Amino acid sequence: MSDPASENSAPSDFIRDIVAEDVRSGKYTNVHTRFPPEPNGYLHIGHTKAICLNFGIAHEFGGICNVRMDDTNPEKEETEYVDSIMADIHWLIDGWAEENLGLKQKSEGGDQRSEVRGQRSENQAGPFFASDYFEPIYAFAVRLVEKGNAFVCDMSAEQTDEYRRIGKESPFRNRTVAENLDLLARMKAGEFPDGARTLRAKIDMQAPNMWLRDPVLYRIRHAAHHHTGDAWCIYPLYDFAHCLSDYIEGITHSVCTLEFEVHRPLYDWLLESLDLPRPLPHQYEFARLNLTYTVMSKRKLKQLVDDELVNGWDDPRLPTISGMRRRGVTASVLRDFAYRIGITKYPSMTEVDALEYAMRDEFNKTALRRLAVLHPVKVVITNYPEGKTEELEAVNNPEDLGAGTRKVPFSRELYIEGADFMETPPPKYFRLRPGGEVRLKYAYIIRCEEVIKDSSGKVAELRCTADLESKSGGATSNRKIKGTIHWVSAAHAIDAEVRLYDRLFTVPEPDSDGDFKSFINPHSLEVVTAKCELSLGEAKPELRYQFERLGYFALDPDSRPGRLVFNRTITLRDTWAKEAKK
RNA sequence: UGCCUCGUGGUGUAAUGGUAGCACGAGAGAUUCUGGAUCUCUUUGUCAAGGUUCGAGUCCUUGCGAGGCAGCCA
Repeated sequence: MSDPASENSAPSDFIRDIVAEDVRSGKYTNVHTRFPPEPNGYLHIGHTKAICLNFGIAHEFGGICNVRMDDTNPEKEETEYVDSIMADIHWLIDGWAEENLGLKQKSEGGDQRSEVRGQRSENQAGPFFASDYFEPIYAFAVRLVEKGNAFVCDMSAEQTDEYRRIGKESPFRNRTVAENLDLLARMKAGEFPDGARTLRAKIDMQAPNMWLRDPVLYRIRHAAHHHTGDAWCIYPLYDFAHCLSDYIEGITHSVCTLEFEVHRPLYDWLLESLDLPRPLPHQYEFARLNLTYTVMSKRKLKQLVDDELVNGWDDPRLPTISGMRRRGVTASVLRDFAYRIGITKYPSMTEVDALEYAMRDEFNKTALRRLAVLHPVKVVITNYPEGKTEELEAVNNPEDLGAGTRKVPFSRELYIEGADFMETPPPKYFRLRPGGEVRLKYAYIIRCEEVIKDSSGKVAELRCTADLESKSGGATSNRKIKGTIHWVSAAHAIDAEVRLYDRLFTVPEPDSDGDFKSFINPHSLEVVTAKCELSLGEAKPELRYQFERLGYFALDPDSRPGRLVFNRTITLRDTWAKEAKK
């Protein structure tokens, strides 16, 4: 497999090239990355790309990747999201890079920077939080003011915007250091209402880069924070908190997505202006993942969840990590996919086929083959004795003979797939038809002798005869028969609820124009009661199953003893569907 | 509009001044007790125009196109 975990296929891209050069030149003695989600939603497959990049770099260069909640906006962040994010990350890196995971130590005290540098220990409690650094970040703000590099501004948000647009300096820009220090302290003490004042960097109101036009560093928000509670009423903004959090944790390579590119000069300016001991972290940007037939923004995903167009954040139709996990996608598939798509600065649109290929590629090698009929049609073998049962041998995985064999029961009455019989088939259809022959996998060749319909004209039962010498291994078993179909013995079948998932949207780019919700695929979920071979009664949630000729399936958490629920993770490639369309 | 970044087959990528390659998709065939898998073959590309060079996808200039930013969001 081309899982990045198998070292001989370590990926290469411009960011890894930079890291390799930095290591070679001795710019850094260690490699330390970070994955900094904001806990305001669930992680999705786009985050998978970032996680695999940051952990991949740490893994390949013998470094650490810290997980840090980027929680500087108390109004949007919740503890529920912290928990889901951590669960998703652990699941994704398990068996691959957990030894590179940097978590916060339990022990308190000591020098914050060295403690926080992410050495592995048994004392690890959980993720880092940017909000854990509010105290040192505030101290840095004071230092910036003392150096004359920041000032307290009394303008409104609207005024600030307007002045930045036209490049005009704030009238409060030249307050004395003493006055700024006093006002900042009083901001922190809660003397002013929300929005009354801000702390701003003093850079250059004429700068062509807007982010250098005296950007806001702190705002006043009398709001409870999910992690720090009521300890603060001023909160640092992303630009101020992020570079300092990176610095505090000893991050070397701070990798983020393209939209932060224009922020990089500010990132560098802040660290430089604080005159910090070297080495400093550096920021690099790559293009986020876009996938066809889905939406990726947290806002849109949340809308689908809130409007109940899907069943929660872990709905298997969603591109969330939890949704894909529930659907049956494995972490190794996601990692493999992340490796295949590469890392560039070009904002590309990846076809979902690449993801589906990664699934089929892995499941073909690992999934146990089973017989299950999704849309059953009754078949009676008229020349097969009533009451007789044979145990036929079936291979568990032709791609992995080590997976062994199993017995499947055969008897006079069977179910076959509705789609495997047609009264008046199109050309090149080589399944069952009136008077035609087909092979039952692992069993006999049968001929359809009679079609029995119900009052509505629907096929109710097929009466067939079997070539009793044609059993697999038998005298006439080598006869050339074009079609082989799957089946289940009616008397031995067990029922299962099977959820057949399809793409959530009908168009490749649902959020390109118009309302993305109008493109929702009305057939994205079909629930059927399937007839399954007996051995599926012992299905295990950690295993993947190929229902032969149909697709790959995984047990849903809704399963209970005696009540099986399967999700279709992905169909098999279906060249007949393509042919039939012609 | 300003600033930043990016343009390699249908899609995702590689080539670090020296034969434009890989994967996905698409098409054709072989094989098959899964119309799966496997195997073989085919198709299509350096945004444009100049320049530097023995030689340019790569370096320079200009143009065109696309994306991002212009929150007291991240």
